[in-house]
Amino acid sequence: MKQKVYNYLLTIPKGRVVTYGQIAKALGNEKLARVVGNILHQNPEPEKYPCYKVVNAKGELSKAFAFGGMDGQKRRLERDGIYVENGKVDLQKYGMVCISEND
DNA sequence: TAGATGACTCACA
DNA sequence: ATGTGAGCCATCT
Repeated sequence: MKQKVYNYLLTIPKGRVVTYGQIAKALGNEKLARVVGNILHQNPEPEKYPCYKVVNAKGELSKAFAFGGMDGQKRRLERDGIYVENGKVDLQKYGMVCISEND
C-alpha cells in the first residue's frame, strides 16, 4: 500500500504538486490522507520520493515537514519551478488535478 | 493483541 | 476565522 504512495510521488510531473487527499483517493479512500502523511513521514528514501511536492488540501506546506520544515521544502519546490508564497503554493496552478472541470 | 497517535480532510457551531 | 467531532489506514508502544 505504501509502495503505492511512493509510486504516486514518482508520477508527480515536474512543476506540479499534489495534496494528501489526492494520493489518498488514489489509494482508494480520500480519508486515507492521514496514512499518506504517515507514510511520507517514514519516507525510507527521501531522495527518491519528492515528498516535498506533497501539500495539504489548502496547498500549504506541512509545519512538521522534514528537511527542516517549510523553509527547505520551499527551496525544493522553487527548484522544481514551483513558487511558494507564505509557505503555500497555488493549487490552482501547480495542482496536478484540475480543481475545476475547466483546465 | 489492543489502544493510541499521526506530515489529513470535511462539516458544523 | 477558530475549534471540535468523525472517518479512514498504517505504524508505534
